[in-house]
Amino acid sequence: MVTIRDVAAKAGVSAATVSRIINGKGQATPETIARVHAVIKEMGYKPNVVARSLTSRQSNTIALLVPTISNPFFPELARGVEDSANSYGLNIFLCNTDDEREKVRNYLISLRDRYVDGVIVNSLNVTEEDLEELHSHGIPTVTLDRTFSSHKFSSIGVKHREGARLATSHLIDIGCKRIGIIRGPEDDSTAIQRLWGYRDCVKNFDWFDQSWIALGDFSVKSGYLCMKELFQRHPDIDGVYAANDLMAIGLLKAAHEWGRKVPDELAIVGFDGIDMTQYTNPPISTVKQPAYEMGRMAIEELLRLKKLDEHNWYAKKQELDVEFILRESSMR
Amino acid sequence: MVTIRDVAAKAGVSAATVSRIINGKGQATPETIARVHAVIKEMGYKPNVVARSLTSRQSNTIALLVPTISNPFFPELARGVEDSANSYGLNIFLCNTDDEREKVRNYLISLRDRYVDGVIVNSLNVTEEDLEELHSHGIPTVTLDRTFSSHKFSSIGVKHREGARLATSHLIDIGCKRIGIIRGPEDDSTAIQRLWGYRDCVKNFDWFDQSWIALGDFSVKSGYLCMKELFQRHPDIDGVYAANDLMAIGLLKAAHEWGRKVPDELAIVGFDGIDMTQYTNPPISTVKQPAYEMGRMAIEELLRLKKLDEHNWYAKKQELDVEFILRESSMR
DNA sequence: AATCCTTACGTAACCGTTTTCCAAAAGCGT
DNA sequence: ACGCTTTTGGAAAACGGTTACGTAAGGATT
Repeated sequence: MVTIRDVAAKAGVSAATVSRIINGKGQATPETIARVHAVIKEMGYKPNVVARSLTSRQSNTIALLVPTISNPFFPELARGVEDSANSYGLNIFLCNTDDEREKVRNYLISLRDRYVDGVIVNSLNVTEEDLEELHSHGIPTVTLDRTFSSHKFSSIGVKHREGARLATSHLIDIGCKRIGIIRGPEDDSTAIQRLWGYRDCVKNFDWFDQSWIALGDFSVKSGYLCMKELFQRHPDIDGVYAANDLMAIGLLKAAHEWGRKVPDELAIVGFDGIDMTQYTNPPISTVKQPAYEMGRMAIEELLRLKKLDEHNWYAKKQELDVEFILRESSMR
Repeated sequence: MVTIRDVAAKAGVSAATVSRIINGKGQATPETIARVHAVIKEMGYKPNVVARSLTSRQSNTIALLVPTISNPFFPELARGVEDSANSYGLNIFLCNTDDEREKVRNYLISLRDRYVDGVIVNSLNVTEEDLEELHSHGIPTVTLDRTFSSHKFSSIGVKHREGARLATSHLIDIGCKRIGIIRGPEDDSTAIQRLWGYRDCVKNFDWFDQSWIALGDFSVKSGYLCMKELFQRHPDIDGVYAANDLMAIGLLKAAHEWGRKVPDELAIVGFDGIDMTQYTNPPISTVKQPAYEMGRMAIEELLRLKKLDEHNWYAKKQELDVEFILRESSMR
């Protein structure tokens, strides 16, 4: 391996000079610069990133924490992050947390130890203290779909509640009289907002009560099981809003097994806008989140913070619009 | 940050001694060991992983290259790798290559520079020279579903051809008279093997010729488009084997739009065994690959190589069985 | 000509480990 | 008590960079 000292020797300068030239710091005569660059090229020198990390406490890497890559929404998000990061020459560390506190902790520690340059968090079980801790080490963060009251943390979210309202009111508009919801986990703030959006639209109907709410966990299977539950409780149900697309897909299967025609006897709307919803039978109406765009923005925000001095960090809270996509599952 | 020297000072020994004790190398009196450990605990000392990497040329990290995490098969595989890696205290670096040579190259270089301890490759566009290069830097590799003739590289694969035969012969068994295939990309060896398996079963029928083969790219959309193509070419088609599940899902939609009843007028079988196939309407028969298990085995193999001296590396080529799963899409 | 500023670059310390080599201490046999 | 081997642990040099500081040379200013 060729080191900076090898280059220095061959170019007849000191290692410090080579370092400065590489990093464009301090001055040097045009001749020296040219000579050093020539030698670098000739010897095929490449700075050792690990050694660099040791002194600079940076790693050219940013981390993305997601709850699971098994839900296609997250890969889409990850691509946004990755493409954008690559365009800046940054590597990304994709971390699957399964929303388990233990895994989150481990990742966070390991990431800090590796001097990651920033962390994008889209995962439950990350506390304000965790972010605080990263900040105290000079590591900026951006949360996705998680906001903390503190003004210190940047976040990017979408209008979940509004999206849920779009979905639910659409069901009402097409004539559904009894609308259920398959909600997401209780400790998930996005799930809660999506539930609220639904509530906003149905709370004044006299048929509405808690029993129209089924508790899912965002998996296909839970959508399937919850739908069966709803059928049992309310044979007269004629519309369902699933708080994410995977559950909507499971739900579709349950409807089929239960012998309900979609959309005529049961209208369905999902949430997320994953690709698969176009290909189900029938295709599922959904509220599309700009996943890719969110990923892109997260990187931008991280870089904005990086440029600032740690003490001047001021958080930005951004909220993106969602888009309702009408498909057969709710066309009457 | 507390360093090894801080610990040394407080314990009244040298940094070298602390290092030796931590790593269990060389000897020390039980008292010294106990004292050092006590101080480590008291001060909350944790070795700096970056500094460690610099000297040891290791990083406690292994990388996994996959073509895309958007195909649910790969997340499943990734989980196997990750869970297993975690149980050994290893971090994993998940790399999305999109099967682009450029990205593969960049990742490989970046990974080598970061002293990854091993690389698991399940991606096209990785050449024998790439692996050779990693080996020359002491980095062991395991390929997944890619085998090179050289005996130097360990690999884990599944019996694609056999799986394709299972699928195709099943279609024949249930009475299909005209069976098409939606194959995968031409440069993908697994796609080729799966095609062969199909050919093995149909080549002797007099109806068979090239026109029963449609060229897909393993995406849902391509399954959809290819099926339309097949319908146009062969209105009498009554069975299709899709070389992966995503394409089978796309195909299902095409069948529906074309007004063909599945399975009665068109029987369908996929490949991979992704979860989603259980939830389509109808559920899709498939050939299940032990994705999780493959991931697990890849780590095991990597660790086996790590323990050996680089010069003693002898490759193992393992091939796992697939399992045919019968579902409604091909039940008559 | 003396003074001061700038520029260009070298020296050496540093980042936090590991590891090689070596010396002191301890154990052992006689 | 004396050599001889084995333990135990320290000093210092790696690993491959960055950077604070210093200095010599050259130019401008008075």
